[in-house]
Amino acid sequence: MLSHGVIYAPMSNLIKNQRQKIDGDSCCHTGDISCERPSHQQVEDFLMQADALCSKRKQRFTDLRKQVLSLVCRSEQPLGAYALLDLMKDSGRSAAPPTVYRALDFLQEQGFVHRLASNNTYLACAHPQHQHEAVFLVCKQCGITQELHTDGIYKAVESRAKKVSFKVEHASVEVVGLCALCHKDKLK
Amino acid sequence: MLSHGVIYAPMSNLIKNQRQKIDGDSCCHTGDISCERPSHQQVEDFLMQADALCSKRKQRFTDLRKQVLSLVCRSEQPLGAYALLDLMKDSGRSAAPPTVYRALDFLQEQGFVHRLASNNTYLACAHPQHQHEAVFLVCKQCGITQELHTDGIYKAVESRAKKVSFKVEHASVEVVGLCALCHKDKLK
DNA sequence: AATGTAATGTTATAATATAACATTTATTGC
DNA sequence: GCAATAAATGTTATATTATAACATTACATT
Repeated sequence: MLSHGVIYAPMSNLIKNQRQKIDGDSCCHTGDISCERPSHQQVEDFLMQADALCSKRKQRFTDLRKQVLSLVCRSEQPLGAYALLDLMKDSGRSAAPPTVYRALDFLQEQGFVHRLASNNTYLACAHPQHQHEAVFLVCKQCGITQELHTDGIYKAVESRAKKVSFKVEHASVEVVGLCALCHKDKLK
Repeated sequence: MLSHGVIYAPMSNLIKNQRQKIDGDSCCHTGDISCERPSHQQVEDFLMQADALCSKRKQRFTDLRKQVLSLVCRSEQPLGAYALLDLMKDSGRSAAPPTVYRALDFLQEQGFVHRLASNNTYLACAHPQHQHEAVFLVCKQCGITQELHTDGIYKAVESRAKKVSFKVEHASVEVVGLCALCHKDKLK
């Protein structure tokens, strides 16, 4: 479980293909590619993309929303709402819970962040260009969470749901376990 | 989202094959069968099974645990912890939160109940004989939740996790949408 | 600039969950 | 059976996550 503490993690992972065409139909993540958090130098690109998407959608990408998204992007681990509030306080803009929850709601609606129900945290979407489902691998040790994209799993879920006439709205697949590094550490 | 209110729902659904051999290897739910909550007249069987499993495992199936499991079984919808507390109060045994959370923890460890992270509720396992993963179809309208068993989805998840050397401990698949009945109602 | 709408601020509180320690109940070894 | 031990439950307080309700500010349109 994530601590409530402040995290300004170094950005070690790379997001692939952050500069895709906006709202396009094609995507590099058609099956087996794992998408991770953006590196520090790519956060700006991410924010610019979000900005462009908002313009296109006639949505307002306000300072508050931008700041929240920026903090979520820059965190190596998914952040809880109150961790986010602490980070905001640190960066000079203190806010009350409703403020950050509203910003997170907006960012989720726009597909810029995901919420993990298994640990009540929020993380940047690995590719906000498309609205689509993902599988999250949550390391219970270090908190690092990978977002995988795999049509296969969702097709299987949908096909099973169809058999019982269930109309799927949102499918959440959250896998808790140990990431490669933490697992390796355990074996030492 | 489930209300905090008290629910003594009529038991309309049937669980198939509730009287299986205990801790056996075979199972009727090998692929396509959907498992629903037990009907009222089968709750007793369910409790007896749990009792037998606890004996076998040298675990104590205390009155408290039995009562909590009974309430969870008898509810048509998954119950929140505080709804459960209300039900306990109604049935004469009032308790504080830690009491019910501890009982729920135990019941989860034994595989008798599942927790749904998407709405913080608990529901009886459709077949406690085996420890295995499930897919939950949660109707956002009526709250009814179906537990499906499908090796395919989990194998897909595991295979994808393996590719990034992630060691899976628990995979939660929760699908929110509309059940067949509520969907039908909408169309009217 | 006046008006309406969307976003944010603010206060209070609801809903979910656990820590810490006291007491009771069961189990074990004698 | 009985003391010692362990397990379960009771109890109090509080932590954590999230939202309701209403006030204020910022923006957009005319």
